[in-house]
Amino acid sequence: MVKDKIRKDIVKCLKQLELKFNDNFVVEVPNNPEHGDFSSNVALVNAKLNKVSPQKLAEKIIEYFSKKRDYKSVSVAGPGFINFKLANNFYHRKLLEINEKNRKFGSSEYGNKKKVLLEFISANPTGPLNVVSARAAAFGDTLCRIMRFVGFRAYKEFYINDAGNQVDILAESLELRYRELHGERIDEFPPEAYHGEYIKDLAAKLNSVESKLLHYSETDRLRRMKQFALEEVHKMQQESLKRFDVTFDNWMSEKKLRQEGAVEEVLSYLAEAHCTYEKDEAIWFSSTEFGDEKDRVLMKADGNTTYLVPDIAYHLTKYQRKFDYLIDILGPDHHGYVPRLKAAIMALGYDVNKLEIIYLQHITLFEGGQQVKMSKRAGKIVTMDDLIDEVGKDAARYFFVSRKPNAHLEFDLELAKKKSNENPVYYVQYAHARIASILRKAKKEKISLKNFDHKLLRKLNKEDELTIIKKMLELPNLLISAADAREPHRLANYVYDLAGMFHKYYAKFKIVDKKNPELSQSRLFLISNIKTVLAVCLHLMGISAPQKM
RNA sequence: GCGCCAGUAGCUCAGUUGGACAGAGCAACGGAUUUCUAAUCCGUGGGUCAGGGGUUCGAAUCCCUUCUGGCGUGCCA
Repeated sequence: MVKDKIRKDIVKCLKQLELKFNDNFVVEVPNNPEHGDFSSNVALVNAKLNKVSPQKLAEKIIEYFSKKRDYKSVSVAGPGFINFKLANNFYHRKLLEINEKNRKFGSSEYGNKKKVLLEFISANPTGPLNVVSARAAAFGDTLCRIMRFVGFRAYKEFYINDAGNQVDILAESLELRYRELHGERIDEFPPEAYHGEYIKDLAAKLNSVESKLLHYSETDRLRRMKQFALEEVHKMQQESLKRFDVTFDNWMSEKKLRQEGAVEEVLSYLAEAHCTYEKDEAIWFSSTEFGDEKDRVLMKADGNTTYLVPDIAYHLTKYQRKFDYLIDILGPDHHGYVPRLKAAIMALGYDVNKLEIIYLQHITLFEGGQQVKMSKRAGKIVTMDDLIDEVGKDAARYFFVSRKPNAHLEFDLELAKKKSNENPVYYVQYAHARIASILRKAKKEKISLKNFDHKLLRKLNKEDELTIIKKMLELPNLLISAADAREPHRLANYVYDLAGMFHKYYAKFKIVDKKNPELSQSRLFLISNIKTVLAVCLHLMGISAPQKM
């Protein structure tokens, strides 16, 4: 926002001075505040072009800016950087804009209503969601919220693998537990079966509704078992996600896709494209022609398709639904299969560049310095529900979204359970609650912002105050870059910084002071806007913004 | 072997897409509460940005290479 203004002013200046220039210079916020509010390398980048030294060029530019009202000072530093300081008055006007926009502050039309599909979690419907899914949930949902806020039409979709091998195993596992309830002794529970306690719960629930399934034929019985298990697990997963404040716009069922004949379609399309052949009684896809390491089997010798085929079919529906961007958020164990999926998309003539893959790295859980091993089949998992019970939704979401996607994440349950200040989410929420508390106090003291005179903004002349306004003004661009880079963790860092700036300000300055109502009003005006910005950020991360703590 | 991702303070991690002396939190140590919430603030110590080469005015960031770790490399999903 402010950067753009400065950039435009620089371009105006260069044109007026009739200088040659390249557009690739940057305007940025320097690390060191002594270097001004903003700095630009414009003179460094364009010195050669004009056959002068960077310093000389910079001086010319400075002269131009010295006459500009919005600028407090403009100077040259180092090898030829230009440092800009803007007038207090400029920031005060911007603060009024923030106030005006209120909860819309930070939003923009940047995305131009482009349609985006975000697919994430897509966990097998064979058990409760685990912490890996929780990370995906927090990440995908936050990214979606941010993208919508900056003007994309973003949709969330969950693909349910409710057909195929692992679902059969689920049904068989359920049957074994069901038999146990009817007095059968199962000596050896097969290792490939699902061992989790939830299967026993499902069996009990099923038995309480339908106790005579053992009299059915095997096919009927297993069909019923499968249907029941799928419905129940699906409900379980939805319930967990609801507790995590994650909702999906669409749930896509693999079974339904298959029923609609999508699998056969894919096979025939690929055949028409001359990309298939038969070998060893199986049908193969010549994916190596499209960059894959080796050819892949589409239909196995036993007549069943591999998981790849419905997955291709699913992705074709994404293309047919005319999205501008397709984003798949996957676990690291899936990166081996993406080349073959992309190969199929190419083979079928779709634009593979539209499909973007984000890999979320694994999570290592620690409990008291000990690593917690997870294994779904062995039933030893820490579920998303466990996590919400133990550390709470807010902390969990913050934690997951504060790390960049392609980095491993270490999660110490012991630490997170402590609810101490080691958990950064409290730090941010506390800033919000603290401001709410001050506003309550002000009300008691009969200091109100109702008839706030904008001239009082002059009183916000402390460096700390101007710095906070500057920080707030970064939000719109920050959200755009977070959306563009698909890196919602930038927002988590941002809001943490902003909260810290407020805490420091609070410790240093008295805000509500009966003896000085005008100063109090101006500071209240500032912090109430900080509160709004904190709330906007927290909301985008799906975290509550408490009035009291 | 090949492919993908990562390697930044004792620990967990940032670093705004190539900018100025590399930053937080935790842990360690020392301070601050007659107060608008101490879930806070202030201060001290802590670094060969895994190693080496290259690109240029300028590299934690880009290229090459070596090392280390994770994952992948099924007619499993």
